[in-house]
Amino acid sequence: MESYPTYFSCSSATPAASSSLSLNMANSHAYNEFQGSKSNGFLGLMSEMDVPVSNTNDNNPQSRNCVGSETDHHAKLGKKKGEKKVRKPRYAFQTRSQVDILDDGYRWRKYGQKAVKNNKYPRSYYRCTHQGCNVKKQVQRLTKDEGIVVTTYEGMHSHPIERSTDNFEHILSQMQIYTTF
DNA sequence: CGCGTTTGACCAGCGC
DNA sequence: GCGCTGGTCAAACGCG
Repeated sequence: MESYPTYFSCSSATPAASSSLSLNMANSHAYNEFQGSKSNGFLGLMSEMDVPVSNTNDNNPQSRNCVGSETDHHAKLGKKKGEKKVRKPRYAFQTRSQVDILDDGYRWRKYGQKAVKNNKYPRSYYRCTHQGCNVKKQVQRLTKDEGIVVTTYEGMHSHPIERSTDNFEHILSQMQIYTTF
């Protein structure tokens, strides 16, 4: 995939439904527009989803332009035989953080790390260790601004959070602040 | 000893 | 067809 654009030109009316701390924000459009990258907290939320959103809120045809990177990421989950290309929606958001690992309450096991092009920082691949839960996430730090960490979630958890989410609650609270603008 | 990380190899898709 | 790149696997290793 290419580098995510660092801006979004979408003014969605409804902020993220952050009432649920469990990252399972399936159909919540939490795009915010931050142009100057001067914000010092939560920076943006991107959502790549090809699944037909069965939400009546999503009848806005302009919502396609909201996704900064509609560019496909050719997720080939089924590298088996005739498996259909099941493409899970992915949710990427940027946070300004000193640490790469955002403690969102789930337990993650790192299964890979790759050096990505146009980026001097490697990208880390994590997988949820909960049994039967194959949620994945990627963590990547930007070269442009090494204070920004891009976290991409893929899939949805089907189990409760296992730990306290102090850090992530802080992030979510920042999300509310910046998305209501 | 169990669980998580590291790291090189491998594989598949895509562009030229 | 070939090379590049992203994503995953798995063995080795480290730590509590």
